[in-house]
Amino acid sequence: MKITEARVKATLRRYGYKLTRQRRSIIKAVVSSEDRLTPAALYNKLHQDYPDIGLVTVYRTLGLLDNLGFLCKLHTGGDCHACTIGTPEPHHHLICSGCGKVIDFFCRSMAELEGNLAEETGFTIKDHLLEFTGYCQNCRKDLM
Amino acid sequence: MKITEARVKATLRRYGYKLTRQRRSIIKAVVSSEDRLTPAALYNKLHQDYPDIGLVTVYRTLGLLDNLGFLCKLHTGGDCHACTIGTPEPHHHLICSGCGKVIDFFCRSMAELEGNLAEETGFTIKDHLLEFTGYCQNCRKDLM
DNA sequence: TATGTAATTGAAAAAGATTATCAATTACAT
DNA sequence: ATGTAATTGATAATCTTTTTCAATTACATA
Repeated sequence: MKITEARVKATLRRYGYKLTRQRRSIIKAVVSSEDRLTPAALYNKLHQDYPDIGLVTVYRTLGLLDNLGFLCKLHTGGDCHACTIGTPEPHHHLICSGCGKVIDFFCRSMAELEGNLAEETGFTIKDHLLEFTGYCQNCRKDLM
Repeated sequence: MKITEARVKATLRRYGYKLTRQRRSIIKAVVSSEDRLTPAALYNKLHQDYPDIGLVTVYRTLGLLDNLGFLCKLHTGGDCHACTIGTPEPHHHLICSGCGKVIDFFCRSMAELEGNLAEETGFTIKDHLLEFTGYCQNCRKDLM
């Protein structure tokens, strides 16, 4: 159920957005990257291959992808507004502090916990955020 | 096990930090507030009673409290760097999107989930972040 | 209680991140 | 091929956060 370049492009087209060269390059970079990407990091990466791309366009396109539900914002770690491509289905993140790799996972018991919490506190719970951080196998090796 | 003004002050003294008027007012405000506080919000709040306090001092003192382990950063919602007073013990947050109230809770099964995840992925997990958002009883009433 | 000193403060400037403005360009329906 | 509305990049504007530095202040010591 991985999100593909084609799927993102099709969605843009369906909503009447134009497929500019800049948007295509940003979509390609976001979809194919395993790492968390801040707007600035994405801009630097793209600027090598597409020297005429503007930082503003990166911000605008990320905003657009976010509105369409294609982005997952990450919060843990230094960069609070980094993001990766992501499905709209509820899921959680495992993030490597070394290389920035992000692994999605799903945990069935969250729903149960949410139910208990709502009952105990009287809250109506709308959303949640769960992120684990640590070091992947590769980066752990590098640390030794 | 709530953190008190006296405890924070004692810790500052123990580490050789001076107890200035500004620091005391910031500590008082942070400890006594139930809400999430951004640096700017805290500054505005304090500025009424202590007109000569500077925004920079608010930033500096919050940084100090953070280093000493007295702050919990919140990530969910618009303001990504809001904080509350918090214990160093691992715990999670339940945040009201209406009034900003923050409830701490602890969930034993997180350790178990962390273990499973580490085993499945080969990660060495160092930390995690769990936040639920929704509406408390009062704010839910207001929405109707 | 007075005094010396190093930590702390506030103002101003600098540095970063993000958003708004607007003329020039471009995708795409026709 | 063409017209038009969306999109873009450069620039400026806005916010947030950090640095710098002279003036002030807490507090240990006499």
